[in-house]
Amino acid sequence: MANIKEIARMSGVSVTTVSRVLNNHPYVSSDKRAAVLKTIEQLNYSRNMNAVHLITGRTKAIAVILPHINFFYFSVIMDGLAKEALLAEYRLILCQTDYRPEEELKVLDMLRNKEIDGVVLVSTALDPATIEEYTEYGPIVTCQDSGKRSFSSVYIEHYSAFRHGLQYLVDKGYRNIGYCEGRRNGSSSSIRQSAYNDFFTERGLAVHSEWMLYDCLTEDDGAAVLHRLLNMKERPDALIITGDHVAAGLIIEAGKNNIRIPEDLAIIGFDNQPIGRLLGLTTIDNQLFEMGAAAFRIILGQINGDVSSEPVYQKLNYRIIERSTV
Amino acid sequence: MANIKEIARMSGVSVTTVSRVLNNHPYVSSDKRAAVLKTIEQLNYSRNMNAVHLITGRTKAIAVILPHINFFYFSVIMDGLAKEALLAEYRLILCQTDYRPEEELKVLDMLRNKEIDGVVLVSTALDPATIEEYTEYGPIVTCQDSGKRSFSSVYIEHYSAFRHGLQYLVDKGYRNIGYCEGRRNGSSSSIRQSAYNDFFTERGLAVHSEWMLYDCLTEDDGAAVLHRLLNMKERPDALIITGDHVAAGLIIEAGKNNIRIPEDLAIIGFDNQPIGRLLGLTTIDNQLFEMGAAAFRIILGQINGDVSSEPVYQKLNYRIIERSTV
DNA sequence: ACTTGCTATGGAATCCATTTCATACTTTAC
DNA sequence: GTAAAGTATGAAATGGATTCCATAGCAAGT
Repeated sequence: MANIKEIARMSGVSVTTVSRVLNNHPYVSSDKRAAVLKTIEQLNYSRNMNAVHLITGRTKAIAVILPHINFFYFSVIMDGLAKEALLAEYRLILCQTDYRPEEELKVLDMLRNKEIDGVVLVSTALDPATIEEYTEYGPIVTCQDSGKRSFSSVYIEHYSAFRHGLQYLVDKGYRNIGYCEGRRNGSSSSIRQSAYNDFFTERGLAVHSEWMLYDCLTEDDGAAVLHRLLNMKERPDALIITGDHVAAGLIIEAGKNNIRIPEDLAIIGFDNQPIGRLLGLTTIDNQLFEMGAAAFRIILGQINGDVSSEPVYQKLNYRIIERSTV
Repeated sequence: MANIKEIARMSGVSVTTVSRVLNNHPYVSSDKRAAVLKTIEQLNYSRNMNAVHLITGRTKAIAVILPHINFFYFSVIMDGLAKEALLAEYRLILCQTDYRPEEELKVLDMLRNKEIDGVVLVSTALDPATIEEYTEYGPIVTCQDSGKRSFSSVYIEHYSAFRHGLQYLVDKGYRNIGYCEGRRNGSSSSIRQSAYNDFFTERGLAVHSEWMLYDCLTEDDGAAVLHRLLNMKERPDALIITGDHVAAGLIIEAGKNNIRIPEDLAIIGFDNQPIGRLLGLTTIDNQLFEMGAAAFRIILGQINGDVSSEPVYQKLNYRIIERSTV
């Protein structure tokens, strides 16, 4: 394969001039530029980007850490990231690490190794303190509220969003409210859990811990929730569910079992998924696409920031979409 | 930042020895190895992978071209790719290019530029002849049947699968069969279209071109299909739909409009999505996860193949999953 | 005693582009 | 008419590893 030296030799110019042509530097006479371009054409020359990465210390690549790509939540954030990356001509390295800390650390090490210019942690098993150890190597952005850290974050206030959801149900007259959650120990799971506890204790009401249903990750889990409810002696009359696809599973299963929504059971979901709209599901939209896009813009800003820029903490606004399941 | 030279100097050994330690080469005495490791620890040294990529000519990275990540079809294939990539310690560069040929070509150019070791085209706007021009630069795998080309492919036989679906409907007594398709001019769209045409003309039956419904990509499109049907003076009594989520939209909308499934309208879908299972949707599973995993294994085999290995054409088997919408 | 083979080590070449610095010519400005 | 600014070009340093080749000590085989 031809390299820049050979192009230079064959064009009768120096390698510097070839590099200038390659990089559209203005100080090249038009005849030399033409000669270089002709040689490049002839030899079908193409730059070795690894050499460029080495000398420039940049790769125009960003790693994205997430547990599973084929979850609505993650794939929409990824879509937001990817749209911006395409515009900025950046590469996204998808690191699907299944919440395995050792794999996530490997990705952060890529930052030390200069393989990438930044890392976006969409959802992670690592604690913020561990992540902070890597901020010296390059910009890091998380898509969850991590407080004021040495890395940036884009987030919606799950505590507040969740309480809004509960308040909405209370306003509509529901008093016995249950709660479906995905992972038990996720960073935002625990925030929502406190929101749930606080909401009821503040009002002097009992917290029904048997109505806090965990491990609701899939449509099937949603369907199973219905049967969990049917087996309870005291049932909630409303449910707040983190993930419209889980709510969809529940709604469809309810239909099969003659449980009327919302008369027998009101439901509010999260994420504003297409399947939810179809089912008339009331939901809290937490701007997933925008979250991905914002995460990319922040990290790009930090990469291009001349000064070692301060971390950014960007809050996004959720909104309740009223439909007919409450 | 420290480099290998400095580590060598401080450890009192040559750079070669440091490199050997870094790469677990056996011919290093244990005392020198210990000295090197100690210095690495002290200086918090980390390899610059760009230098490694330059000298080795490999990057352990593979680009994946697809139009949209947040489609069930693509995200499941991506999941399959990602699982294998994690095992092999390879990076996946997600190139969401929205079927834009110029962007797809940029990705193929990464192969020339030595930024990546291979390319997987999950779904592409490029024609096979164009792709073939890049096979000299590295291994390429497509996830669609491209015939015997100079690049590899993993595929299911859409023609055959589609005809099986039609046959299944005919066997169940349906005669007026319509067809919902996503993109009008996709490579597998046209294959299915011929399957549809051939199936009926072979039997001496008329092909109802008004029953060939295009641009059915989302749940909402599926819902819209119902109303398209209701406005027809002559309606199909069965529908074959490429994508269970589209079928789901249709089924849910049918429920709202008192159209009974399968009595008034039988439906068979594709992809075996969770939402389909929930709805009891009869579907054709085309092994998306396995397709992604297989694509990765093939490309990895070609990267590691000492000889410039022959392209692989791997066929996967679809299967009909009988549920209750037919 | 001599060849062969294994272990251990380092020097130097190699991968390939960018960028700083130095030089020199040509305009423009005052 | 001369200083300053802009244009054009190239030599050489730089980024940071891997690996080929050469050398040498030592053990085993014949």
